[in-house]
Amino acid sequence: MPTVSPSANDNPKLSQLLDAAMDVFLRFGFKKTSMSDVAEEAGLSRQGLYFHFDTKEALFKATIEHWIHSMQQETRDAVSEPGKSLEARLLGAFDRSMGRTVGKVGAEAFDLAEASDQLADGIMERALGQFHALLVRTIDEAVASDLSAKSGVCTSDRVDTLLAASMGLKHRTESREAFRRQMLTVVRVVLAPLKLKAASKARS
Amino acid sequence: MPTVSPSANDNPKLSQLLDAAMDVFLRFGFKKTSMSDVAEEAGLSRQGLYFHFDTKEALFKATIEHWIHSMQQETRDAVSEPGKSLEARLLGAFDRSMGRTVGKVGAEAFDLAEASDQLADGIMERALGQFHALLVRTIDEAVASDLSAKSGVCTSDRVDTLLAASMGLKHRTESREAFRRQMLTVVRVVLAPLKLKAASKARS
DNA sequence: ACTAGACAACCATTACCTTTTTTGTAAAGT
DNA sequence: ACTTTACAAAAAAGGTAATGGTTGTCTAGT
Repeated sequence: MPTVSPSANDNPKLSQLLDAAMDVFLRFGFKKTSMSDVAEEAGLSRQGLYFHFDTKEALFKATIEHWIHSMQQETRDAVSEPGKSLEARLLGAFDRSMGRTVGKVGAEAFDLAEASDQLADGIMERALGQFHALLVRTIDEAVASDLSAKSGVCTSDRVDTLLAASMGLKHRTESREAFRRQMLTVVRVVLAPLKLKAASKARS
Repeated sequence: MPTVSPSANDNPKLSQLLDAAMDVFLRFGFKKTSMSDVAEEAGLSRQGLYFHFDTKEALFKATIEHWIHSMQQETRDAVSEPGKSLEARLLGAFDRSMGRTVGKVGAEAFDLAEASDQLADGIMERALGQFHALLVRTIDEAVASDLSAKSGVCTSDRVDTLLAASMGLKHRTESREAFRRQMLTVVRVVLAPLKLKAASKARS
């Protein structure tokens, strides 16, 4: 009767397990991934995996939740990385959210969205909303004045644009490097009319 | 031995036929669309269809080419519509290119990109490149000065962003109306730092 | 410039059966 | 906190054969 780890990433071993599981789920999708596949990738036996999770559904739910939570953690970190420009921090956030899976998603993984919606109850929508809010806050905090203020564009609109473009690029770029490169252009375009508060510039 | 109409949309009847064909291809994809399906949608017999096109491949190729050409015609028209603002003209161009298929694409139509690449020899890439160039020209012609010029953002970068965002929205919007609404935000964000030449504003 | 009917060849779908894989449980060991 | 072996039940995969749909051609008609 394994405790279905309520809060996820306290345990580093469990965290590694769920990272491995996500890799496999991204390659094969939910249906075509077997418990043996995940066990092998994670470097433990199938029964060792069942020790942690009673069912494939429970494993998947925990995997998705851990994936979302670690993504949110990483994007929060990226967004507030000290000594970096707003541009670099936003780029880091997109690289660790949308760019995270570029080149890792297999052709048979089309059922992942459906499965995660069904098994993890709309977690994606919520995460997206929170990501949106985080980006708005981040930009607003860094902006001193908006050279295009009179045009009626608000930060939320800017974030909408960033998100739409990142999703477009996610589908059409073949490598994470290409995604990052093209996303940099997008971020620059969207941030261009903003006058930022005095802060240290990027050095990376 | 039907002449595989070299230049497409001279004939209005043929144009209608190819429009109907595209609707069916978008619903069912290339493989799952039968010649009967197209004939029925176009309102003629299957043999009448064979009178125009020897093979399904030839029909598909002509359909894609006609679709691309009419799209380019419409976008060119939209982009130079007199009396409308740059914003409205760009929005019109995106509505008639990317927005054109929103809500019309069926789940089984995933093979269309592959088929058109294979049978129409990279026509999509070329069309995309030309669309990019058209947008750059359109924006450059309407711009008097760029308030964010010092940021190193050029018009091509702006167009990259518009295209990336339009592709992101294309996948995530359920109606053409929603696409247009969200694309309007994107266009506003991207054009915000531009100071336009004196011209009549939109009234629509 | 088409329609109607018929036709062989081919392709896709279905049904059915057999074999393999996978799930989830359990026991015993380290 | 695992591993290995074992096992029943369920699901998926593989093989095969019949069935139905689709393609492309032909002929005859309007």
